[in-house]
Amino acid sequence: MGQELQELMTIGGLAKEAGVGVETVRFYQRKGLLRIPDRTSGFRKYSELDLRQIRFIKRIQELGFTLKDAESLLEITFCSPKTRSLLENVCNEKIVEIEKKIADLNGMLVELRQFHQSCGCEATNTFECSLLECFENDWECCDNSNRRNK
Amino acid sequence: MGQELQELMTIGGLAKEAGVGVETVRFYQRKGLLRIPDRTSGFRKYSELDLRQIRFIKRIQELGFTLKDAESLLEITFCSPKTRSLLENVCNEKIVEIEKKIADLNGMLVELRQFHQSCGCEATNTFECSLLECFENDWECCDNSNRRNK
DNA sequence: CTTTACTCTGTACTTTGGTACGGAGTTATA
DNA sequence: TATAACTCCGTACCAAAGTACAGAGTAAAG
Repeated sequence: MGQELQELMTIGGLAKEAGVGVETVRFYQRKGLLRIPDRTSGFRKYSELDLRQIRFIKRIQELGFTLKDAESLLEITFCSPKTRSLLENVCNEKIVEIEKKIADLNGMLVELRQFHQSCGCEATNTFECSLLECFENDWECCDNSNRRNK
Repeated sequence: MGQELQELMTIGGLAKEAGVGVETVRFYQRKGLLRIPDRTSGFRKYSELDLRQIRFIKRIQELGFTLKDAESLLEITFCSPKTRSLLENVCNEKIVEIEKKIADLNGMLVELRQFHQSCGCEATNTFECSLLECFENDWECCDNSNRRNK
């Protein structure tokens, strides 16, 4: 697999290809997320592997992982029977975490829609009501006027 | 509505009731999220309203909003015919934002489950595969052995 | 050979949401 | 009245994930 003729990139080229800033590449290197690159003269020279790795990191980040997570995933490097349970744990934790986030957001949507109906454009009442009261009464402060005798 | 006999809290009492730290209360005040409190002697005196407001902020935060969001909601304070269109905008923006977040998170879940199946505990292959390759092949590097002739 | 564009290093700064600390003043309880 | 417990203020610090900058060196194009 002729890797010898592979053309190496400078940090600027790599950054451009990966869609990140030059400083970000250096930052990842400081953090140990990228290997220490070879240097021709004083300049860092990066290979296709580094590019793939940055893309991996960015994707992993998009999936809601932190750089620390990315690091531990990159440390695994291979999924083999040996590392499988490790990978499984990382995955399961993230899945639970994301499911919880989704549930929370769905709860908020319900509340917001309620609020929108009661206090937003669809409300027909002409009196004022306090947002705090709305919040404390499950966003139903406006319509139930009969509740208002203290 | 006898508000005169209301007992006022010191910052420590308020913090305890609200389940936050004293420093957090001062921080919120600096940020303009709590009104400047009255003072007896040199000490801040807080009312029930401040407590309700902190609870509102914490709830709003739990639901994925920032302090800045909380601030803009608190600025509205009342929903009346006058502020209704304003409120409606805030609501609509938030609803769209949350719907997008949920969609993103669902996308992540799909990918994570795929990854979990291919490389996690449910994978049955015994050979090693590179995580980077998994990633680049939509997490399907392990099972499709026929794709492996370079 | 000069100019422009890039790269090097190290350090400092950014944002968000707080926490911690030092040294002073105050208030409540024994 | 002494002592503990609280409060005051300003400032510094934390993590995460970068971004910016100064002052120097280098490389490639005209």
